[in-house]
Formats: sequence, structure tokens, C-alpha cells
Amino acid sequence: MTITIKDIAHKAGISTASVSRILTNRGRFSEDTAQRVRELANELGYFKNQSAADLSQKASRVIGVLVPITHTNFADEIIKGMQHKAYELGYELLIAFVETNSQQQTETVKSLLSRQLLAVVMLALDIEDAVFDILKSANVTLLSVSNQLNNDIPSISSDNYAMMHTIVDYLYDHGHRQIALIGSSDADPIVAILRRQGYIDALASHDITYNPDFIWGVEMTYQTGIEAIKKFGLPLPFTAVIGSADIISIGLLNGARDAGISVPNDLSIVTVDGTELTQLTRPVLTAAQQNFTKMGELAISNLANNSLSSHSVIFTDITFIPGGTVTTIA
Amino acid sequence: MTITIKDIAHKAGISTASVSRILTNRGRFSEDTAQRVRELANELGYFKNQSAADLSQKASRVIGVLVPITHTNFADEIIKGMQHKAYELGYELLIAFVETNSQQQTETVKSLLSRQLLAVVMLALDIEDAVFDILKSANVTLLSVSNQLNNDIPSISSDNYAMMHTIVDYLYDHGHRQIALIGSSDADPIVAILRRQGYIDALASHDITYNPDFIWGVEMTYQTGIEAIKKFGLPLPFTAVIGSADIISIGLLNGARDAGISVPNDLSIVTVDGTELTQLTRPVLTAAQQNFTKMGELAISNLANNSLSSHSVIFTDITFIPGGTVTTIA
DNA sequence: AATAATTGCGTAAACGTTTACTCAAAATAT
DNA sequence: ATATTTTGAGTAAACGTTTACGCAATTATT
Repeated sequence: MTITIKDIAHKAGISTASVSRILTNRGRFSEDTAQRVRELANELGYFKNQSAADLSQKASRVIGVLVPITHTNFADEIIKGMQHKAYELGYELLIAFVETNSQQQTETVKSLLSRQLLAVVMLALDIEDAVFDILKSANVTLLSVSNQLNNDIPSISSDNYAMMHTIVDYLYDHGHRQIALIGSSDADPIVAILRRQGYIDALASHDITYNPDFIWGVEMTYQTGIEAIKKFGLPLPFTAVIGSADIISIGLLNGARDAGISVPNDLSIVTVDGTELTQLTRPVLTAAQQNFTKMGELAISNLANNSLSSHSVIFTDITFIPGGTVTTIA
Repeated sequence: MTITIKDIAHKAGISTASVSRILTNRGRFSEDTAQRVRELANELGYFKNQSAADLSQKASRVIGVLVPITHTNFADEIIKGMQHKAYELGYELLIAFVETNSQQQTETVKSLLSRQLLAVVMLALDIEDAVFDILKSANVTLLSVSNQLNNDIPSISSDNYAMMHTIVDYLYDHGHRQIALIGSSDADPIVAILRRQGYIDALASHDITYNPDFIWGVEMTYQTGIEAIKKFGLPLPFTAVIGSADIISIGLLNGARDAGISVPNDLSIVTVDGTELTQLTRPVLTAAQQNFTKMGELAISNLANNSLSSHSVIFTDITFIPGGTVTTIA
């Protein structure tokens, strides 16, 4: 009992082709009939059957988005940016949350791909090989946002290497010489490698040889921050620490507090990300803020005008937020 | 150049009907041919065209989910629960983030509806009339999760009325008589009404006449918490306060801190929601924790077996987390 | 007024899958 | 050995939309 263009065509005494042309605003038709058809559509409560449309036109305006279900508090901001631009340009977003569980991940991706997609955007996702193979075999445009991947996949992210220079320089200017980096010790995600290298090179540019012990922690979790403080013990061997994600930095802050370390008097903290979370602590976190919304917008607009070559790397700007967790030392 | 079942049928020397039966595991076929077909499908890199399938079978296994884009930190948990159950039962989730902007909201909902959906689930969403009309005219099953709506729409949520009793009783048992409620003052969302009434009735059951001034704040934001403390000024006219969302409670906590009020010594706080956010503060927040994951699971399983009558109200359990923001007073 | 260009709309095929009917062959029952 | 049931698979229509093509009617050009 659903209303189709056939019903509209019948009532209007014209062909389905005309109705289709009018409703999609393509091809030729008179404004008179158009008026009538649009009214009828409204009156009858017509809803386009997008499946039929997708089937008919081989191309689609649907962009699939893979979001890690592990709580990343910035995914929302990226999605917001994408949604905004997608709406503006007439695209549709099909968002799928994926577990870390590989089995379910492949299922989800397969079902995503069974809609014909314009592209698949991966948010802050370190993709598993199995999943990557599926995506590749489906021959769909891929784009990684807020993360850089090795596999020739175009990406939109912050310049993680340069960002660490900004942070280290800032701390150096405030007198800090012993600086730790928490949450980017692992070899795997490219972002970690870039940040680590940026950190090391920035220190070197100030004639400081980095201390390998000062790079610690793999997971981007609250617990990593908490444990980092415990691990180094009192007195802390450094005067400043960089948390590689807001949630880590909050862990560092609370860990310090629990250990009787005063921030920023006894320990300075700079966080990477700069989401709203940084406003919830006391003192408010000093942050290198990533422009997540912008990333989302760029993702859609670049996909829209098809301007991504397989190796494109697009950087968005970083804003340094002074906050209250860095102090100047002698 | 996409692979269809026609290609597979041709290579296997059988009809598309057989291929379809095998791939969907419906109807009759021999295990021999099935084997061959499945291998071919793999080999050729076949992906089902879900649009064609949807068009052919009028029913679908897609459930639309409307999520408010304003950062609610518990939406993730509900989605996680839904995703989990949906995967288990073979359903697909189509998630759409909606802005508060009504114009875009209707667009988004319309495009959601143009896929044939089994149902639309609204997360913590106070739906606009215009949008509700569209949904109603589309004649699709509706379900509200974590929120109760007036319009005959089935819902899955906590028992917000009873929850306030639990909280008030707890505070009363710890000696508190002057208790404020922040963030549920407005008339609009049913949840606010229920919480307010629960709060008033719970106080009454202890022979306390509630003070209308103690119910304050509409928006579920950090700023509401911050401003609440400012509004009441020092000394605070109450010894305990209930924050109607974690983010409000963190505002209350920081607002108190900024005003030199010690929590819990000078002010006790109980928060509603109990997401991970409560772990990030010092002290850790005392919370009436809602079971969001369960809500999500119930949403899907109830839709799956079609057991929702238009007035069903399903409650999930509440867990009281003692935390560290309530103290006993004389 | 004759010719050319444009406009509005209909016809019919196509998109890829599913499924109600058939029907012959194979298996089982009598 | 015949009758009955079961099995495997093919035929063809259907789902709702889009679009290439064609043609008559209208409008513009000379």
C-alpha cells in the first residue's frame, strides 16, 4: 500500500517518466505539471524508494563512515563536520560503528559495501588487514580521517609531526628540559610514529637528547595516564609531560593529584586533541587543539569533487590553547 | 564491471534463481552446487547489491537510528548495545545524526525514510512536531530510547520517577534535608517532568515540603552546572544537590571548586547517568547509573520480535554507585 | 511562410535480486 | 512394479525508479 511514482503518474494523467523527471529535477518538464505533481506527491504522502533509485542509477550519493565504537570523544566532532557539509552538498552519510572484534568488523563492512557507496571514510581507525582487503576488493574510494595509514590511502589529519614541535617548543620556552611523552610509544599507528619522531626531533633542535624511558604507554586510555604517573614514581624524573590524547592527560592529571603532585606547580601537562573534555578539569588543560570539524568538512568536500589522489595527505590547522597546566620553571 | 549473481550463474552453468537461493540460504538446492557457487562468489569478489534485494523483497532488516548531534556522552553506549544485538540477530543499523535545526532535521529524516526501514529508533531525542508528522505519515514503527515521549510512542528507559526516590532516600539517610535538583526544571521533556515529580514526592515521603527555588536549570550542559552554583551564591542554601546528567554534575563540582566550596565536605553531589565521565573527576562522582547498553539491546530485541504495542514502556535497571561526592551530615 | 530549434512528454528497457510456479528426475512407499 | 513424495533447478514476473530515444507540438528564426 505504499505510494509510488506510478500512483502519482496515474492521478496526474501523465507517465512515470515525467514524474521522475519532475521529482528529481532533471530533464525537461513544464512548470505547470511540475506544480501539480509536487502537490500530489505531498498529498499522497509519497516517499522515494531510494533502493529503486540506487538500483537504477548505478552511482550513489551515499558515503559510508566507519567509526570505532571504543569511545573516542572527538569522533562526534568529525561527524558533525561531515554531516554539515554532506547536507550542504546533497550527500548522505551512512554511519557504522565497528568493534575491535575482527569477525564483526568484516561483517559490518560487508553490509556497508552492499549498498553501493561513493566512498568509505574511516575515522581514527587502524584498519585490520582482513577488512582492508575487503575494502580494496570492493574497489571503493577510501579516505582516512584524523589518522594516516600506510596503504596508499589518502588522509586528512593534523600534521602530527609539526604539532609535537609546537608543543615541545612551548614547553622549552617555559624552561622545561625534561619532557615525557605518554601514549605514543607503540610502533603501529602511523600517528604514533609521527608524533614520536616529531617529539625526538624537536628536542634535538634544542640540543636535548631524548630519553627513551620518557616515551611510554600504548593505549589511548584514561588508565594509561593514571599508570604513567605510578610507573615513574616520586620524585618524577621530568618536569613536563605530553598526553597524546585528552583522556590520557586527564588520567595524568588525576594520577598526579592522587600522588600528591600539584599541577602545574610540580608538573606541567600539555594535551593533544583539545576537545571539550579539557574544559572539565581543574586546572583547565593546556592543549594543542586539533580542528576535527574542519577535518570532517574537508573529507566530504574532497570526496565530492573527487580531488583525492591515492597519496594525498591533507593537513588541518592546530590551535594552541594556553590553558592552565603549564608553568614556567627556572 | 561489478559482479552480479548473473555472472555467477553463468560461470556455474545454472540459473540466477538458484544462485539467489543458495546465497540467501532459502529454498531448495543441493550442497554440491552450493559449494561451487559459494566458491565462485568468493573468487569473483561478489558483493550483494542490497538495493536490488531490498527492492525485491518488500521488507527490510534495516533499523534507522536518530541520534542528537549535541554531544550526549551516553549515546555511544546505547548504540553499542544496539549494534551488538543487531549483529547477533542479523539486523542492520542505519545511524543518522540530527541537528537541532529543524529544517535539516526533516531532510535527514526524509532521507532515512527513503530506505525502507523496519523501524526508527530515537535516542534521547525530543522530537519536533514537524519531524514527528513525517515519521507518522511514513507509517514506520517508532521507538524512543532513554527518553519517554507523549505521543503514544513505545519507549525504553530508566524509571526516572523511581530513580529520584532512590537518590533522595540515599541523601536523606545521610542526613541531608535541603536538597536541590539541577537540570530538570523545564516542562518539556517528559523525563524532566518525571524526575521532578519523583523528587518532590520522595521529599514529601520524608515529610519535607520541597522548595521550588531548589529546582533550577533547563539545559543538560556543563554550563548549567557552573551557573547553578553562581546563582545560589554563598553560603549555599542546601547541603546536597542532584545533577540531572553527568555533565551537569561536573559543572557543579567545578563550580563549587571555583567558589571555594569543598565537595563533599561542604556540598554533596549525586549525579544521574553514571557514564565513564564520573570516573574522571576528583572525587569520583556518586551516581545513579543508567543501564544504557541494556536499553540498546532491548530496543533491538523488542523490535525484532515485534513485541512493542504503541503504549509499551519498558524500564531498565538502575545501579547506585556510592562514589565519593556524598558525605554524612549531622 | 517556410524552416529550424526547442519544449514537453510518452515508450520501453534497464538496474540486480527474489520468489511463486513449474516440472522432470530421484528417492521412497506401497 | 507402480504410485507417491521429495528434491533440485529453471522460467518469468515483479519490485520502483531512471533515462536514452523518439516524436508531436510549440516557439523562434529567416
